[in-house]
Amino acid sequence: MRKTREQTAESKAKIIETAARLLRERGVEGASIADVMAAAGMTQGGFYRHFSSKNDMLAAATRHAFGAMAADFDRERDGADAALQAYVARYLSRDHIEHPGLGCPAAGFGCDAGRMPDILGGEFADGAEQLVTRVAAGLVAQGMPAADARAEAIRTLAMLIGTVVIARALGPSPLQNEIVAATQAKLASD
Amino acid sequence: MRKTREQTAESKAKIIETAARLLRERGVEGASIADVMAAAGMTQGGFYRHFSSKNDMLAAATRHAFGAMAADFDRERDGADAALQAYVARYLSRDHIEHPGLGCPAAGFGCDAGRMPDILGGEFADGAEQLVTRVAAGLVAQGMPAADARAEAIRTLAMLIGTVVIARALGPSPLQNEIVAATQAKLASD
DNA sequence: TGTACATCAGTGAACGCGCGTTCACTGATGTAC
DNA sequence: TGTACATCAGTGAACGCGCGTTCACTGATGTAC
Repeated sequence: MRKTREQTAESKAKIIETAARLLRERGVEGASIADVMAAAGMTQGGFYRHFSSKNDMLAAATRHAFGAMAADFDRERDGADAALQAYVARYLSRDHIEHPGLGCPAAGFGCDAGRMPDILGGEFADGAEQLVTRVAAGLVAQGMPAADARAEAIRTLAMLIGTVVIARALGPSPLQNEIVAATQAKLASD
Repeated sequence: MRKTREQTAESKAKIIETAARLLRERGVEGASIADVMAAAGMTQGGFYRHFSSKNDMLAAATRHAFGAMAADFDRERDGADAALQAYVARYLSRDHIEHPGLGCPAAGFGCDAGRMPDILGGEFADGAEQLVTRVAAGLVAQGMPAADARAEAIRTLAMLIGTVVIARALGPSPLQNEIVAATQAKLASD
């Protein structure tokens, strides 16, 4: 049953990717080891060949999720301005609100993470820093003075996260539409 | 063992108040029926004299938590402007970030609520509406045109919620301070 | 290069535990007369 | 107002279940010579 080193690395990557999705869809408690392993095509017994504990997996999955968000940002090739506009549009899209699995980790399980800052705080710090830097670069490309960009980037990200958290909690409704539209009106016109 | 009608109502209110606190501190899965009942001074067996299910209790606790937030807002007697300023200051305070138990339900368990919109969506809609109305009144009192106030109130609330969600996920750190300061710089100067 | 053996990724079953929920019971309250 | 009885708030134990974690085992891979 032993696998090659390459296969082992692929297994671990598959588990992390699956965990990152289930974590955003179901939260920390909803992403059980058995569910993650089954969705990754394995049984739960093998889990501890890759991770020392569930918390260890949560940290790796959080890092992966933030990295994927930043990579999405960098995929835009038409400059920082276009990248920011695309990011905002995607963030506030119906697809992102209704399908958290590949979306923003902060909106997906930020509240859960707030209850275990010792486990996930470092990953959230690294991930937030990546996003703040990219959003700030987009704002500068839109003409904002560099001295103001970083604080404005933080406020932009906070507004996006808060908007999606409330929108998901409300579920489909006129108020949900109104809330998303209010944020779109501000951030899509900047 | 039977209690008077008044005592029964007091028991139920005590359970709801306790549940609302534990829910904000520990999230939906962390606020177990046994824990809530014990913290309310009872044993778990009596729970179903007051609620048909845990979800029933979660809805009541969510309603209570939003109601308490709105009541805090209304407690300010120096006008809508002062009430909004006090609300923002309290929302972004270290006390609120570090002690979610009596704080904002959206920041406390909004992510959890997003996974059960059928159960809590209505309560979040009612609660959000109460807060939007109050913040919008504050903005009008600060001189904002009434036509703009409601959308701006939504954005203000979203930014506050997002800021506190990230701040809690980060834990005490320079980046946490920077993020709270960025939002304070915007909302405290309005 | 070939061989013998140690390593270890993954399986499947088991563990103790806490969860939401149910239930028989107690005894004070509320009600019918 | 007094009495007899039904109601029901709360207790404490039990239930089946899923959780994170552990473990004996399998057999292909990696390594030492």
